[in-house]
Amino acid sequence: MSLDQRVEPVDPAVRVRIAPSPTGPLHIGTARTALFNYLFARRTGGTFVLRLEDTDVERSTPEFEQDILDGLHWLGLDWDEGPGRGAEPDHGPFGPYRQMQRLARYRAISDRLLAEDLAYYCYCTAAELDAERKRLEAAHLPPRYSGRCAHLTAAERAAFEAEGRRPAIRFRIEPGIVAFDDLVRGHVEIDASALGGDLVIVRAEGTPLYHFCVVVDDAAMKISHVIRGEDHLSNTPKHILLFRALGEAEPLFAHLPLILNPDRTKMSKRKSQTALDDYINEGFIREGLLNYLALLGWSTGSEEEILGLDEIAARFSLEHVQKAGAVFDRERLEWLNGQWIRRLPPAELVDRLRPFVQREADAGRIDGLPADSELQALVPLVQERLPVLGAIGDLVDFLFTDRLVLDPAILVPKRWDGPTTLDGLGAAREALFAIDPAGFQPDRLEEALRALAEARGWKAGDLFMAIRVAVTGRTATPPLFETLAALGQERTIERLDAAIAVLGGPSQERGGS
RNA sequence: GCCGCAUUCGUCUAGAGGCCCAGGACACCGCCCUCUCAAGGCGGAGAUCACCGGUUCGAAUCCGGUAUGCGGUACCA
Repeated sequence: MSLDQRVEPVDPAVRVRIAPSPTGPLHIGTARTALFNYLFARRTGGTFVLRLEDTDVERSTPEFEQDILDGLHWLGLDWDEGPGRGAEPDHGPFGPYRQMQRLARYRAISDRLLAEDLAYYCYCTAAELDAERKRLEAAHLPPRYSGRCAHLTAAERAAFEAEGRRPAIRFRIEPGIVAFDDLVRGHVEIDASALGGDLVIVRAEGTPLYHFCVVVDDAAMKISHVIRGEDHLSNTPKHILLFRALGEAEPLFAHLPLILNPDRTKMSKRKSQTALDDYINEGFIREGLLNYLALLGWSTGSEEEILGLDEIAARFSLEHVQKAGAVFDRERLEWLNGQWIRRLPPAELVDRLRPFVQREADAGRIDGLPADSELQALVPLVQERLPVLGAIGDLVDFLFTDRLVLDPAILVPKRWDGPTTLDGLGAAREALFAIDPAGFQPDRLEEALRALAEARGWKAGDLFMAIRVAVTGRTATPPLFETLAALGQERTIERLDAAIAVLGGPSQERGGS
């Protein structure tokens, strides 16, 4: 088996990172970017770093941070270096891994840029900048900072200070073409004059900004490959200019295609379900999610598609990353998720189903919690019927409730009428009642009911459907005889009696005639 | 507006000049299996490879232009 000649060779010097912002719950797009970084690290024998970009103090919260860390861990995308989860300490030689804990470093570097005149203090207020931008837009010119503060004298600065103005720090964007070779998109050139003028790297209030921190940290953490979403492609020249100003080697860049809403715009909370938690709560499992996400914007280059994390890592290559955005297709996710649920060992499936069964109980949809052994016994009946774990309720709730609600409208099979149904259920009741309790097993039940249908000239399917609805309240259920056996003889008889009553039939004494 | 990137079935994709009047998967339709629902099997429909030119004996694949879409353009990340 010859490996693709173009895959990246094993290179322990590879260092990649995922750098989420704790301003919201873990986003499916962040999860995918994390996955691709993780895969690249695994494939090359490199290091996967996690860094929290929490400089947007207004919107960042410890809860979101926790959610992101937990989500990545849940997916199995554990990081070699980065913050610890919960009480765990940070690990790795390049910490701290939260940007708000790295302020001293940003401060030192912005001071240096200031001293080298690669950056300068800007006293413009938000209102002034806004007015300037509006004027340019009105004149159909691209918004760009005028450079008003680019060459202030000491006296001018003192005057602004005297007014009580606090300065932001701007990085000088020098004219010229910035070019780089993106590992996914090839050669890219952007004219620095299109970058909007000198870039604010530190707020007036003193905290550093994203474009600055990302470069300082990627340099400090020796990141070799920046693998991120395409939405950062246009920002890359700013980063490259910053790397150069810092005297640091630029990393290699790889911009991944965006995950899209159905209308082909960038996937957003407004138009799609973006929080990983929401998928977890529906009962998507990590294997399915990982497999699906890996195939969104990447392929093996062959027709293989159902692959586990290790198999994906063994095949991963940036060469096969797609250039165009990919619409998030929930149907395909569900299919893949079902594939992986079917592959789970029974005991494992029971473990994963537990929280979802618990939820049915919490919601009052079932009256008691089935034991593991009971759940395990149901696995053969439900395993291939679960696109998501959350579907377990609809499949088995009727087994664990004492208050079955019967809809008379579906109690009568399509080809039958009321009297026939009544007749059928009554006859079935007698036949099932006659079975020895010890023999209340699928094979025996099927035998008895088929014999009954034959004797009465009914189509077996019609009889079975009448019993199914009477006993489960549903028209779609796991196989009937296994279901009746799981329910037990006594409850089966009770439910048949209840259905007969609903249809207006004679109420029968317990024990029957 | 300006800058950048992209464009193969509805969707995810294979495809690196002849193997392609384009293959697989999801979804859809039909048949089989079948006690329902699933799962599974088999089959079908579905893409003039965005468009126009060029290079070439030959182009989905190379080149140029056009169109459309998306992304970026913050003292957000």
